[in-house]
Amino acid sequence: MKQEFENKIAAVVQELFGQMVQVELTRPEEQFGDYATNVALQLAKQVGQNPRDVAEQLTEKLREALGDQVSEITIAGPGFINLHINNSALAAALKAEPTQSLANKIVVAEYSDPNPFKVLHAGHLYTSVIGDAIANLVEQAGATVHRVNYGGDVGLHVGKTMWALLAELGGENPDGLAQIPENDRSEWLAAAYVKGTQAYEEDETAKAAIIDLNKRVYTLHADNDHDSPLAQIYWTTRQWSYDYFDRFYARIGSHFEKYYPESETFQLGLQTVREHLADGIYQESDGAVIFDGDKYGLHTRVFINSQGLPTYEAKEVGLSMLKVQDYHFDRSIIITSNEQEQYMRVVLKSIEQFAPEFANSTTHLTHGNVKLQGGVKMSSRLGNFLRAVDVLDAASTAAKALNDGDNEQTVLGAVKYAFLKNRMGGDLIYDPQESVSLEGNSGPYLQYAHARARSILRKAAEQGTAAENTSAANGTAESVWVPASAGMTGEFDPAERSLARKISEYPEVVDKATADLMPHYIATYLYELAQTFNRFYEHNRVIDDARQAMRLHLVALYANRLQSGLLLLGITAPDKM
RNA sequence: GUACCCGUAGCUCAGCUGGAUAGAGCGUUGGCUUGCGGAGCCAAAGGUCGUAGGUUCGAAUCCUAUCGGGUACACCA
Repeated sequence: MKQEFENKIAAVVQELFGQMVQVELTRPEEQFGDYATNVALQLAKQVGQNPRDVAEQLTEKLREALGDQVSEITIAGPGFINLHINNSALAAALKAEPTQSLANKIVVAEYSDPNPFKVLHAGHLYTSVIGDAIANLVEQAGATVHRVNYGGDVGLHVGKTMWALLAELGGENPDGLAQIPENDRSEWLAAAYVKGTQAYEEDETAKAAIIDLNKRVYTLHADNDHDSPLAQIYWTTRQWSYDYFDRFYARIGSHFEKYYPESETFQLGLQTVREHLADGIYQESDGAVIFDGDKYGLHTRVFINSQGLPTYEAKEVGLSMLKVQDYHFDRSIIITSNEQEQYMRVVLKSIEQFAPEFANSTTHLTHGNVKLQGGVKMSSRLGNFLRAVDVLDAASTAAKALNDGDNEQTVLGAVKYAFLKNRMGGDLIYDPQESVSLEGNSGPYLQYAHARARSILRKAAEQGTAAENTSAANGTAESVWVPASAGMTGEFDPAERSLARKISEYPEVVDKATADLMPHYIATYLYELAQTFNRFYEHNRVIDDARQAMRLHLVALYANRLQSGLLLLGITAPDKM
């Protein structure tokens, strides 16, 4: 309907003023109407007339053009045109679904990107939560989404870890691994990485040994060596890391269909970069292979180091080529910390030189760091940083203290919502107490709001007076339908209309969040929706009221939209809490 | 030094493709109350939108400068 109105308004503008304009209807404050446009203000200058006069002329035509769906068109302020839709149009709008704007598109979403042998820190949790939400948005718009993950199982950090592991095991002694209890494995590896990093910086002998081990790990991949003592240690501990990741993703509800290890991308990366030495895209410099980003206002980076080993840059090139081969995608979305922004621009610029279609279809989104309220920036290199489990534990502890219980779904909902309600980009200050609070703008508040609405519907069902299809027990985002029967022809009383108006914004909000890849729009909307409902509910009885049928429909629609929105954010909406 | 990100109420944040009195939550103060889950609702106080210019009929939003915070800048990932 919104789209239809926009097109009709644009046509009227064309007819009256001969101007091509992109009309975007916005949702004004309720007192002004249901939709608003500022075309008259924009047009005023172009046609050399007073904005209110322009609005007058448009309004007159629009009354015919928009037909009987619009009950009233008013001009307000400097020249805004406000549309009031009639109740049956509003009732129809309640059934509108988000646009399938990405139907038949193939999208690859890469995010999370933890490195084997290292610990999962708060940033991984943040990226995973954001990535899931963005992937969900793209998927609901009709795209086939491939959620993939990427991480460094080769590289200097592996050399550092191996060095420390050998020290712990007393040499290349894989049998010693059996001594490490299963529950301690990931911690043990993380500690080895920190120890190796320190040695690398402080001890020249160790540094040389680490550099050598790094090379040997590459060789081990090249030779497909699974038998030598070092190989046994490497493959076993790498698997420990993957097991640890799997447990973590299962806990937070993330699912990846593929994990690209760098060991599988570096050959293609090396090959691709070397191929483009001849055409000058990459160049040799001081024994290394670089891309001269300065030419493009970026900075220069090393892709292959002077020992002939690929750096992260070449591996990223390889990954990019692999994704193209594997998925033939229409669009690729990569989500990382903002520390990688400039680096990624250099890599993408270099790829653009030989594969422009790839660079053009790739979007790199970045987010800031997670900090605890009053906390410190984390650094995985030094070992004093906020781990993913620290965040979850903090939420769990706060939940116990505040709500006398730490239901896992509530804790996850709290953390995810706290991460997703802010526009991504800047750093995020995470306050565990606030996030688990059942009051205010929090995940648990919304989960509770949903449970409460379900409770009303349950009670009505028990009395045999339920609206049709009020349960979304299957928990899918599709279960938002309510038949346009029984009282939904649109005789809303004022309080009902306010609620209906807010509910009807859902598809527009989802469309905008999808178009901009900004899940926080959903979070903001859901909170406003819940507030609107609570205001309605405070003063309007549902069950045993003369208007029960209509109101139950609204409650059902509200609960379904709330649930769908939460699911898009990766947050569960239980029927009871 | 160069580039990018951020600076909105005491705190945490929306609002940013320029538009109607700058909005929430927390906190503070006051009110509603045996309720279909009050984990709610109503109201008040609280803002030179970092600062200074500029563009515009109109700027939190665009441009420039500047201050403050963060990040990245050759063989780490």
